[in-house]
Amino acid sequence: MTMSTQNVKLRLFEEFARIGTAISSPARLELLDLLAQSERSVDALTSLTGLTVANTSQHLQALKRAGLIVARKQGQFVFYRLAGDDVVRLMMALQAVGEAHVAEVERLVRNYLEARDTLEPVDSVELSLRARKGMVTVLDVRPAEEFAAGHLPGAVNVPVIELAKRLKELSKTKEVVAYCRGPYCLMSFDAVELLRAKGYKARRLDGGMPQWRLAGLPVESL
Amino acid sequence: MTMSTQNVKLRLFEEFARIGTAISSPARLELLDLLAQSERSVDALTSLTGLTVANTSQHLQALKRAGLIVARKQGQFVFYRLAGDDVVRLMMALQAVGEAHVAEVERLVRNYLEARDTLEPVDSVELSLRARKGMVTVLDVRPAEEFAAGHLPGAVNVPVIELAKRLKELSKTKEVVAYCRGPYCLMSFDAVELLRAKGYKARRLDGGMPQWRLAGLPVESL
DNA sequence: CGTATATTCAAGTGAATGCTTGAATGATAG
DNA sequence: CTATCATTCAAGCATTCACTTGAATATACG
Repeated sequence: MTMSTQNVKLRLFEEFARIGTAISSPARLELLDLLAQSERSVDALTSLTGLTVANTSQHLQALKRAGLIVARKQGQFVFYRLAGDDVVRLMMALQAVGEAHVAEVERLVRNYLEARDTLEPVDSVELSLRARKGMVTVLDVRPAEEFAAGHLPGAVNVPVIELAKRLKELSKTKEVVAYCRGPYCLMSFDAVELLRAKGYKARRLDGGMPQWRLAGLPVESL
Repeated sequence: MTMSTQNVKLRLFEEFARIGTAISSPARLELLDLLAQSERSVDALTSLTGLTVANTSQHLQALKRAGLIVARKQGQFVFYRLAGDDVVRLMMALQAVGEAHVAEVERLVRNYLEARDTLEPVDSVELSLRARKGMVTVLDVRPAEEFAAGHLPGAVNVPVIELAKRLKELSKTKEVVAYCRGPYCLMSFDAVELLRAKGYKARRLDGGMPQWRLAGLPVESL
């Protein structure tokens, strides 16, 4: 009995380590980050990450083997998505540890993110309430295809690359709350910076799509 | 700006991946699991895990480099401990994903753990209340040294190996709640099984020391 | 049926990892 | 000072991993 107890323990650690291995590669973390927003095909992920097709496919299979993502085949495409909310929680726990303890991350975050956002970001629940009352413009600055796959209710989509040209679509009187992929996605920082420079009242949403979903708030898609 | 944005993102993923690498080895996960209970010396960890000294030391250094644990030198000993509560949260998130998605873990857990505990385990908060009123005997079945390093307030320490011989120390009228290292530590299962066979009213605590600490409940040490 | 597209498979290469062994540091006790 | 114990360092070996390249499946479309 004690021997089998020992064995079980060892095998449990081996199983957990398998998941650890899955999140031990920057490429796979980027894939998970993209999948945290919406289901995506191998092809889409390939172009978003810049990896080769074969490499992307192999990483995805590694993630699937670890139980972090699941695949769905539709026609000639294979769509991958996160296996569940606990995967998002795992990634957030990973990021929390990174932020708290790894000096390098702390430096990067401070220099590039926090220094660029002087105003407090808006939190999911608060935004949800104010958006429903029409008090703010919710601005999704991700590319159109990501917007189409799922976005905050009532959000306006102006990809950050087109923002400068399409400023007139936004009201100058209502506050604009911009969001993108998540806390480490920089597009919303760029957007808020630009909007403020042009005289808009703009803030960032704390977090992004994955956090919004995790808070149990509704998501619209086209 | 876009180029630097891209760079930052890549480096952030690299940093997070470094933490993933740290939790990608069964040996290191076992070390973390042990450290989640109390600070421990390299020597203590060596004998608890059965690894060689040099190997243990190297794994510990890997964990330190990743920011998951910190070292404190006292005399000729080096004591390691978890860097913070978020590390416990990371491990719990890892285990949650494992339980939810990895078929193998599910099988192991079902066969060896759940099947062995027919009664619901007691939850931390509930136990804390009932223990303060003297309604239950709190039984710590870990080895004496681990008990000494920190245990639940008022707990009685009877290591599981000695339990059969020391049954008379326990009251048959009060309910006994046994606990050990954590949800994947099997000692408390063994203890409850034995106690019930001998006619005691016995249950397990849901979780173990790490979960107790994380709930913000008090810990006693000698 | 044949061609194009999406994905996966298979083999090969350079780098990183896990563990071992034996020696080197550092601190304590006699 | 010397002996001893805890820990770390360094070198070496087998294994695993990330990525590439080129070919194989599989599905859709004309």
